[in-house]
Amino acid sequence: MSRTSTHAATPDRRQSILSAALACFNEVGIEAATIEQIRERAGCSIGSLYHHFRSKEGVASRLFIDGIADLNAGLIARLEQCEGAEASVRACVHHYASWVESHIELARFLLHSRDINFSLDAKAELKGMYHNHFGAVFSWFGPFVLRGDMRQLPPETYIPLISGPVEDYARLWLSGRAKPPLSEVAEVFADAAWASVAG
Amino acid sequence: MSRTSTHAATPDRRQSILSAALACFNEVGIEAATIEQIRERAGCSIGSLYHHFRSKEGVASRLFIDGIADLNAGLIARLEQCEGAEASVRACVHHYASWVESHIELARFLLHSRDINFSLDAKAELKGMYHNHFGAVFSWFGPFVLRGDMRQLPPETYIPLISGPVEDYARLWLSGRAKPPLSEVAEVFADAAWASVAG
DNA sequence: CATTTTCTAGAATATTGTTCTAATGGCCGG
DNA sequence: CCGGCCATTAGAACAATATTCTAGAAAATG
Repeated sequence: MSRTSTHAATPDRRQSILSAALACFNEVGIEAATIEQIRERAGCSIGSLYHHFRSKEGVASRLFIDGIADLNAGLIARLEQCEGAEASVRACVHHYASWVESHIELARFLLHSRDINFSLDAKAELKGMYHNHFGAVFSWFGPFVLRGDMRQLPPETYIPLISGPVEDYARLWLSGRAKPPLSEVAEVFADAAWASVAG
Repeated sequence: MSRTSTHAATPDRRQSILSAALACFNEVGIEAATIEQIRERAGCSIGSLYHHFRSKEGVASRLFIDGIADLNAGLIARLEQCEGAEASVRACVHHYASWVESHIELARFLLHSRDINFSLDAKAELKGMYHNHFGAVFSWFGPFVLRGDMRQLPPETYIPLISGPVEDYARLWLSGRAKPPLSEVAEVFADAAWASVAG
C-alpha cells in the first residue's frame, strides 16, 4: 500500500547511509560505530546497507575516497587559475584551509582516520587517484622549479613543506585544541610555505 | 613440574603482549587485529591478556601513551641542551626525525592511529601529559619570542609550523611513499622551520 | 505485461571482544 | 615449614556485533 511499505521513501539510500555513517564515525570512531547505529540513523535495513556497501569498512572507504577526490579536484581547479609560482603555492595552502572550513565533518573524518582497512579494490582506486593527482600537481609545479622560481629540493619534500603545517593546524582546529579559525591563520602558513620553497 | 606448567616463562608478559599487539596493529590496523592474533603472538592466554589490560583498546592506549611520552621526554631533554632560539627550533625537527628513525614500528603506530577510542582514564592521562609537555615547551620558547629572536605569531601556529612538515614527511616515509631517509631530508625541514618562525 | 534487475527487509549465522570461574605459583607473616 | 594472600594464568562461557542468506517488493526493461 502506497509508499510506506517495505520499499519506503528511498530517494537515495546510498547517500543517507553515507551521511549517517559519517556522523557515527565522527562521534565514536570507525571501530566503535556499530552497523546497528548507522542503520538506525540512516533509517534503513541491514540488507539495504550491505547491498550498497560491501562492509562497514566499505562505507568508510567510500567516504574517504570521495572526500579526498573532492579535495584534490578542487585544488587542481584552483591551481589552473593561478599565475606564477608564488600564487600557486599560496593557493595550495588557502585551498586546503577553505576546503576544511566548508567541509568540517568530512574533513574531521579524513584527518582522523588514517587506518581504514581498505579492500584491494579500494586500495587500487586510491592509488590510481593519488597517481593522477600528484602527476597533475607535479607537472604544474615542475616548470617553476626548472625556471628557478622555486628551489630544487628532494621531490617528496615539497608537499610536506607546503601542506604540512596547514594540515597539522587543521587537525588541531577540528579537534578543538586550537581556536583561531583556519581562515584567520592561513596567511601565516601561506607565508611559511612560500618562504620554504621560493627560489 | 618445573616451569613448563601453566605459569610458564613469564618474565614480563605485559611487555610481550605490548610487542605482539604493536606488530599486529601495524600489520592490519587496530580494528582488524583480533585478540586471538595478539594472544597467539604473545604466547599467552586470553585471561592473561585481559588481566594486564582492560581491553583491546586498552593495549592500544598504552602503546600510544607510552610512545608519546617517550617522544616528548626526549624532546625536552634535548631542548635543555640547546643554546638559543635557532638551535632549539632545529632541535625540534631533528629530534622528531631521529626518534622516528630509531622507533620505526612505534612511530608507524603513533602516526597512523589517530582514532583510538580512549577510555576516560586514558583521556585524562593523555590530557595531563599534553598539558605538561606543551607547558614545558612554551616556557622554553616564550623568552625567545619576548626577546624578539622569534616572531610573534598565534600561539597555536608554532607547532604546526615547526613540526608539521617533518611529521608529514615521516608519515610518507613510514608508509613507503617517500624514499630518502628522514636523516637525509631533516635539514630541509629544519631550515624551513627556522625560516618560518625566526624573528 | 512479462521478466529481469535492483533494492529492501530481517532472521539466521559467524566472528570476535569480554567476562567469569578455577587453578597455579610466588610471597610473607607466623 | 605452614597457611593464607595476592598477582597471574588459563580457557570455557557469554555477549556483542559484523556479515550472510533467503525472500520478496519496487523499479527498469523489452
